[in-house]
Amino acid sequence: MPKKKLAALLMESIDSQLFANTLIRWYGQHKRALPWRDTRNPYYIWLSEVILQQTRVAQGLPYYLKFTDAYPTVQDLAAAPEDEVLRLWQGLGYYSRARNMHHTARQIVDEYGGNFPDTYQELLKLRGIGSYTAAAIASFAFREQVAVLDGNVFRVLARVFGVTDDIAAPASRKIFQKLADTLVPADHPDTFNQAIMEFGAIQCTPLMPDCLFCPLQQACFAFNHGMVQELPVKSKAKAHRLRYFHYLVFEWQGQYYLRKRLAGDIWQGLYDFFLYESEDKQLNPEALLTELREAGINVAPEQVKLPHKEYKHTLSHQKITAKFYYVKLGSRLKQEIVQEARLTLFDSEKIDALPKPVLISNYLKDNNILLNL
DNA sequence: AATACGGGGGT
DNA sequence: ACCCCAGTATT
Repeated sequence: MPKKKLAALLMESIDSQLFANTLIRWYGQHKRALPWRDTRNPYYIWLSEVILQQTRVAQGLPYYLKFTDAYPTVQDLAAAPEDEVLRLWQGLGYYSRARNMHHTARQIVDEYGGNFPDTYQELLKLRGIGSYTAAAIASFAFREQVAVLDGNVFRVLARVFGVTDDIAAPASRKIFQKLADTLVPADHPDTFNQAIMEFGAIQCTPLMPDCLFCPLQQACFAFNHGMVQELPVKSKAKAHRLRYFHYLVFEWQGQYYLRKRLAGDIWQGLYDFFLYESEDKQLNPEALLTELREAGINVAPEQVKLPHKEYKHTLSHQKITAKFYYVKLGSRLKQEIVQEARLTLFDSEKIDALPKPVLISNYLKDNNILLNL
């Protein structure tokens, strides 16, 4: 959709003032009571927005409560060790959000004297704060007139104004941003932004939008052209990569060897077990023992308890099949092995406190290695 | 411009 | 099985 059509789009469907007023009125009647809406404290708003990146309100809410309880101020968050922050984040996914948030908390304390930057442009410079989050904080906490652009806004705008550009294509962003910028009112940018997102989340939903009782029905391009199911246009994502994980769970006198995952792969900063990854789904236990021996670890076949189930774990771009081989050791692993594989021995109380992928948590829970999750 | 990055819930 | 979710950083 060429940019020059922007004015025409507005003329054809609905006046920008009426659009904003309609959404704001709808919001006053339908908004959910959420804790981060009761504050203009940029720290709490930031926390909520980072948690809600690619995350539904229902899933993120308990995490928001945990974080505000554990870290009531940005100074508290900055002072916390990274493992503790990741442990609180455990289960939310996209763990770089937690690492970036922690980094930025420290930067705000160290370089900004504990005061949040208060403009869109300044916020944008911080790690983990992109265009959406910068606009959200700037408008909610500081009433700056900037439009938020998230999945909800894309959908609402595409339908109401009949924008057919692929919302998955970065180039389309300019079209939507310009349209949103013309719509956000100077007097209530915060309420408008909240309203349009809430409207997308509750009324103009992806699959079964409630067009029958929609206050924008008359103006809506998609409704008037029978294109509600067709809009927004979004190209499909690439297929998943299949991966096969073989975890060696080394146990010695009730303690277990785990290691912290490095950068360059999934789950950076989280803890899991000694991992052998194979290209094939099938891995002969003999071959596994051979691999171990080549890694310098000599395990007798009778020490290994073979996995009785497969764990399937789906990530956004990968599908993991994992097997856990339980190895009861008669003595500690050799120091050179421990160093080479970066393994550390933990008792189950320590393991509980470590941040772990959900896959690992599930295994630990199934095998009663952890009492709580 | 394309890709990686989690996990849960709805249909 | 597929889609979506108050996106961001990196290549």
